[in-house]
Amino acid sequence: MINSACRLRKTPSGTPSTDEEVLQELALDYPLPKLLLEYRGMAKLKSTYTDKLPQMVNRETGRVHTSYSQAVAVTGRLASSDPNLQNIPVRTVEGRRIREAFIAPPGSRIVSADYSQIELRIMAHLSGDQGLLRAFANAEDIHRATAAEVFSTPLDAVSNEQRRYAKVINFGLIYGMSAFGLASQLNIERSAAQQYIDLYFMRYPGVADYMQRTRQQAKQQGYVETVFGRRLWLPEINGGNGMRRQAAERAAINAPMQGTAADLIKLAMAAVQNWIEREQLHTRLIMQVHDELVLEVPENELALVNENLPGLMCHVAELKVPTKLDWVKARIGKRRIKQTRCCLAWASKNFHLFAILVNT
DNA sequence: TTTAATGGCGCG
DNA sequence: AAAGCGCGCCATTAAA
Repeated sequence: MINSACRLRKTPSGTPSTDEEVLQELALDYPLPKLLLEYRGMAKLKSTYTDKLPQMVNRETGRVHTSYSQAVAVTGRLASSDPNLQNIPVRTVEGRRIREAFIAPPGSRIVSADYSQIELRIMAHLSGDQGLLRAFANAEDIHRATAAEVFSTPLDAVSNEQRRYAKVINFGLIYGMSAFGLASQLNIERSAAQQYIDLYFMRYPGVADYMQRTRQQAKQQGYVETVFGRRLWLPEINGGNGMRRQAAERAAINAPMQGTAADLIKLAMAAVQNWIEREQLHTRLIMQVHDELVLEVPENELALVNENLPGLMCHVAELKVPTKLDWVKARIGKRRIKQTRCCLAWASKNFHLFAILVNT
């Protein structure tokens, strides 16, 4: 079935890979891969969300309740399970229909607030790079600013493609991506990718220094730290297995940024909950999604929450850059909800409708 | 029936 | 040989 022309890549165990990237490529030449991708997408939504979530509605509360593990993720993040509510779909139109099933009870609204570009801000703080600090101090669109630097272009002359490139570079930096990774991500030559990386580090020398220092420190100490001092130990950073050592190096680059972000959101959770109790509000902090807090807010407390949440979340620590929220607002505003009980009683109906849609 | 490994994919 | 960090959960397959 999978002839040699279709075997674009192998999995670690040696079998032909059929992941999304491979299938997208094959879809250029054959009709089947596209269908398969569509099927997989729908099957994923159905099996993981529409079939499962309604089964997990608690009989007493009428809601789904997740569990958060505090000592699972090595970077200090929380991990959500049974069900995982930190991976509810949002990136596609079909997926967002799942998310729409999550609603507030009558008289309340869902409010969610997430930190804007938090890991890049932390990279600016940790590296102390002047260009990056200035961009954030000036509240610039950071990907646009990066594109302007890398492509030596005025800010307002940055093209969409240039911004897209810069965005991939920025994310790649956080994850310790190589020229090879950048090339495959942007579908360009590896030498071109290397040039972009070199150019980036010339424009942001503080970041280059920081990356270098971090690797070195990891090798000497055997661990890296967040801004608040939580450590990630890297036993394989000096090991003999090249592949694992390189993976450890990437983890060393990423952990201070992902981990500091995790520290900040935990401080924010405490700050927000303390404020709610101090003010004796009926607002509830109901979820955390890594850089985002989700609250259920009675309508008569909406103004107060919208007014105070940014300050509470953004002043848990003073970094070398300002922290900012992407947005704070009531979600699902238009939909008039006439329903008894709360949240997922109604939601399960939505899930059911969706399941039928998928089945047909 | 349960457990473990694998490939794949949802999110930040 | 792999090539981008951190998770949890699904279906499938094989083995206990």
